[in-house]
Amino acid sequence: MFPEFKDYIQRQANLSDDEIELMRSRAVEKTLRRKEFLVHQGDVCRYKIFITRGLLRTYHAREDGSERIMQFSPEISWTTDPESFEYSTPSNFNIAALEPSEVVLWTKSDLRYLIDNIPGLKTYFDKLISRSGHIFRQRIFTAIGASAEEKYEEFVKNYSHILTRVPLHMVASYLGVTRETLSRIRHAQVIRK
Amino acid sequence: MFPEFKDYIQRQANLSDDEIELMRSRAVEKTLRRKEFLVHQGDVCRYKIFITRGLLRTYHAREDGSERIMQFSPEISWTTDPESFEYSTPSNFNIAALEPSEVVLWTKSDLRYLIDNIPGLKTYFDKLISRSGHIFRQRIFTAIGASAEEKYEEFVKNYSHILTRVPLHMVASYLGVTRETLSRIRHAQVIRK
DNA sequence: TGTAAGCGAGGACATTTATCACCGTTTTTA
DNA sequence: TAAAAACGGTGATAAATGTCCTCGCTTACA
Repeated sequence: MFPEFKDYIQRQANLSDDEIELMRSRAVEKTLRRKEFLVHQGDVCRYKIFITRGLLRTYHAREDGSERIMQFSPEISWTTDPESFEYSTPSNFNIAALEPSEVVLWTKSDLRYLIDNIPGLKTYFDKLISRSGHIFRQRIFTAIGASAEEKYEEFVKNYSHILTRVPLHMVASYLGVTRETLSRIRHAQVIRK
Repeated sequence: MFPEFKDYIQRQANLSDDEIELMRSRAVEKTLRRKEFLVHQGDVCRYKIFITRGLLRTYHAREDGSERIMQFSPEISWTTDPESFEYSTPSNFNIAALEPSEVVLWTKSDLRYLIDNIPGLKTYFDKLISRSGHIFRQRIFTAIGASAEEKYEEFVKNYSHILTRVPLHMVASYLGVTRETLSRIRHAQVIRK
């Protein structure tokens, strides 16, 4: 698990061997079974999570059983609940594995220490945050102005690698439509073709 | 205009007089008439904008005349199109004044210089970005899972100070519903009360 | 200061999307 | 490996929301 992270971070940030070793010394590796939770709604999310293998999702479950999926996190990406992680408040979200997964974890205090002592890591996270801001804005733009079909096409365009790995009702929950609507959109597209 | 900014930034970041003076030396002040544009769709957004007085909005206009409002920016807040500003690419958005406004502007290179030379400013922007990320996530959460009425109530809760200053059809464009729907929601609430 | 534009409301109707119920198939898991 | 759960689809119907229109009233501005 850490080796995969090391390969990735060496390509993305210019870290010395010592710096990588420092990151390793604070990292915790964890294997997740399918459907296993890393964070439960109501818990504090104590880790920043790097996924080295598998696929996670971050979602809110309502009383009535319906879900809102905020994020899919495949291998070679990060996730956490930023508010819960930063302020140690109960999270509104579950983070759970959709596939058998492997992750690397850092606590808030360890991550703070690493960022404060590894300038290249700070630069790397700054870039990452900038990119994720862009993704947020695009998603808002689509969510407030696009039809269900346009939202789906946007998803296909941006996340074709995820589309093939998750059930359609979860794609629907991510888009904010019902699974029936999504099913009909797909049907209509097949017919039109 | 700069004096208002100075008051604000001194309270938010611990900047020395020299640092403030450095910011001033790179700042451009600008007065905007109602309806005046600071950025047009298709232009590059060359400035990071601090509003000292008035109210701006950032929005995308479609061919058919409909609009999607991404953000309202009242006095004592920042705005820009982050992608256009960072990468000097054409913006998808207009930024225009809804009220007579006063703003302070910095170009990308000047802002980079200031952030690189004023540590407290970097810290301040990090906090700002963290907060705006939280707002983005909340907005996505509402957009994908709430009814039109819930979206409106959320807006009232978070932005009551803006609600009173913008026409309702713009609130509707921000929420991603039609002005008629918003009008009916408000009517229904009056009746229920 | 008068004229045009903007604004908020609301009626009639169309469209989109959600809800509910059910089915056959595949996948999971005990 | 058999039972249970998950999955994708679809029809009938309901609800939410959008579209198009008209109408007073207010506001902006030339």
